Formats: sequence, C-alpha cells, structure tokens
Amino acid sequence: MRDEISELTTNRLSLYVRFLNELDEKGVRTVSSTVLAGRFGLNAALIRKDLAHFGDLGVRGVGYVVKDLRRELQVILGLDRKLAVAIMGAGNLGLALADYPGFRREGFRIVALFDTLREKVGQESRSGVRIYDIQELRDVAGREGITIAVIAVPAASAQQVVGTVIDAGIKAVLNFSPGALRVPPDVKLKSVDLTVSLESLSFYLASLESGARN
Amino acid sequence: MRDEISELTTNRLSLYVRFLNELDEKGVRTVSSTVLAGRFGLNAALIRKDLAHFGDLGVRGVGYVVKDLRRELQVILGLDRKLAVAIMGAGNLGLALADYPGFRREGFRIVALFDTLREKVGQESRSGVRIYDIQELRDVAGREGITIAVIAVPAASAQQVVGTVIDAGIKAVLNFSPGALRVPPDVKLKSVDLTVSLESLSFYLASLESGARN
DNA sequence: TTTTGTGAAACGCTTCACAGCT
DNA sequence: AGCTGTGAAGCGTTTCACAAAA
Repeated sequence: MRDEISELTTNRLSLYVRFLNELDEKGVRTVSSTVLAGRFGLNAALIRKDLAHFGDLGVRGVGYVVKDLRRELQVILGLDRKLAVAIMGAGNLGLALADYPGFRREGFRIVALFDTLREKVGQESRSGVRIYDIQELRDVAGREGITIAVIAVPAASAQQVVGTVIDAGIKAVLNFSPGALRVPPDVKLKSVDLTVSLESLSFYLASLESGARN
Repeated sequence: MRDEISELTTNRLSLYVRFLNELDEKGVRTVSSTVLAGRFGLNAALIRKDLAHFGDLGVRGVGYVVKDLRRELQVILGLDRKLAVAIMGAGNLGLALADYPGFRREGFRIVALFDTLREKVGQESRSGVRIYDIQELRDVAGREGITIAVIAVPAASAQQVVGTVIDAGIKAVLNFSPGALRVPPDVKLKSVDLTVSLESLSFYLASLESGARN
C-alpha cells in the first residue's frame, strides 16, 4: 500500500485540481511546478513532492500534462464518482450549505437534509433538496448511497447527531458545530470551527495594538 | 515586543477560553494542564507551552486559576472589546452567517450585510441585520467601527470585494470563497475553503477503497 | 536547456523529562 | 506531593540543491 499522505498535502491537491480545470478550459497543454507554485504562493519543490507521492506524473524538461494530471488527481481525490452528501440540520447554515453551488460544481450531490422539527420535514431548500426526519437517515442513506454527512446542528445536539450518522454506516463527517466531537477511529472527522476562525482574526487585531506599544 | 505566536497556538487558545467559560459557570476554581489536555486530546506540555508564551499564568503545585486565566486569554484574543463585523454578500451563506448564534455568543457584533442587488439592499436578515449597498461600506464601517469583514460572495467577485474591503480600511478578513485572494501584507486573511474540506473527506473514502485492495 | 524527482538540510511544532516553586 | 515552566529530543513538513531525463 502507498505510504501515508498528509492532510496538508491532500488539501493542496484540491487546489491544484481546481487550477488545472481552469487551465484545461483555456486550452493550456502543460504546466510546470514553478507556475503552480507562483499561483498559490508555494515552493515549487513542495508541489513536485506532493505529486511525486503518486508516481512519476511529470515529464522532465516539459512539466506536467494538464489533462493527464487533472484526471490523475481527480481519481486520487475520488472526484470521479460524484459522492452523495447528507446535511444534518435544516437551520440557516444547513440550508445555505445545501444550496452552496461550489459543492455541486466540484462534483458532489447534496441529496438530503435532515432535521427533527415536524414543520420542516417534507419541505425543500430553495434549490430543491428535500428535508427528511432524522429518523429516516438510515433508510435514505442506504437508498441514495450517502457516504458523507455534514453536521450543521446546534452544539448541544451535535454529538448525538454524529452518533446517528455513524449508526447509519457513514464514515466521513464534516462538522461545523463548535467543540470536540468523538468518533470511532474508522470514521474520518473534519471540523470547521467558525468561531475559532473569527477569534484568530480578533487576536491579530489585538496584537496589532499591543505590538504597536513597544 | 512579544515573540511570534503561531496560528496553531491561537486556534487552541480559542478552545481553551470556551472550556474555561464552562468551568467558570460551574464554579470550578482551578484547572491543571492535564485536565485541559484530556478535554481536547492534547499533550499537557503543549498546553503549558501555549500559555507560557504570555507570562507565568499558572501556579506550581496548583494549576491555573480559572477566572484569571479566562480573563487573561480574553484580553490576549481581543475578546474583551466586542468587535464589529461586516458580512459581504447577502446570499444564502452570507445570511446564514449573519444570523449564526455562535458569533454573538463569543462576543462579536454582526453589524451589517453588504450586497450589490437592488432588491436586497434595505432588507434585513431574519435576526435583523440590515443589508446595505456595497458602495456604502466605507461610511458604515466608519460609523460602526467595523474591523472585520467576512467574504461570502461568489468566487468571481471575491477579489474585487476584498479590494473594496481594504479600501475601507479593514485589516482582518475571513474568506469563504474558493481560490486564493491577494491582500497586502498588513491585512490578515483567513480562508475557509468549504470545497477543499469536502474533498479531503472524498480522498479519505477513495483511499479506503484503493487501500483495501492491497 | 529545461524541468522533474529526491536526498539532505533547515525549520517548526510537539513531546519528553525534569528542575523549580508552592 | 503536585503541577508549572522549559531545555532537549523527536518528528513531520518545507526548502535547498543537484543529478537525471527529455
């Protein structure tokens, strides 16, 4: 088996794919690690290392063939199969994520929203994603082949909802609720903590001021 | 001036503050690095190092005094001043972020939304955040003391909107649009790339399968 | 000549282990 | 006795620098 790829690397691979899509649309044939590096403010050697994990994808003296590299990375990232995604929580955030055009554009299918509120169940998001009762998760997940769940419920119920998700056999979770969720080792959890992000900016502003004093 | 604090450290400080708030509400007086470490699945020495950047905040043999540490970290993170935040883009995501309860709870004031669409300008989000024309940013920012902008506009207009934000004198930007934004060195940009997050889960699922083959 | 792929060096973050307070 | 603060070791990531290939 291929050796372990770090999350830092896979995050960058996503960026490379997006740029390669652009280049391909423009009809660009090949691209060098230097050009990629310039685009993202990274070191060219880092990009070559990222790509070299997956074999000799480049051609010495030429660079990388855009179409080939793009295809290769799509397969590596699993973007060749249109994964089905469920969104847990049909509040403001859940509804916004369900209709977020970026997800569809990159090849994900948002197939369902789940909530507990009776008046929401049966409704649809603006773009037509249906809201189900959270009890139905297992059934809908099986029927639609859902493999990724997004957690967009209040912090207080997040851990319980994750439990339901795991019981439904889903192995990949993107969490937007604050605070640490516990998941078994075979489940991949990725958390986006909106408050932590804002507070990191707050820290920057605060240190501007205290830094200016000395 | 104090030496440079890494972003990894400041992100953890946010988590510590949240937990200290909980402890304080429960009337807990002191807390050790071991307890903090257990809560977040971190090493106790790491927590002591994080805190030691800011002076001798603990008491040997005792731990950290909850109230004092909480106050100290709030000042360090600039959470003692209720920063005013503008949200650029009154689409699904912008409106959801404007009403996101976590921001208010941690002491931020979402004071305005900005958009270019005539029919949106003058309206309000559900929780009553007013939508202004983006032309008005400079005025409103001055009046309300806005120091942080959140970018929730489509990728195509993101770079231009960031330009407007910078022209209005705002020095801290939280970006939700995909793709790299260029900002001058005195502006702090933090990006949350929703697609990259989902694709990192997709990669995990893809490697489960290819890993299972060997 | 150009540009990749890659050991070796450099760097940064985390963990270890223990001296030093209370 | 208990727990912090911290130098040193360990580890993972990035950058350097160059041999190898087209």
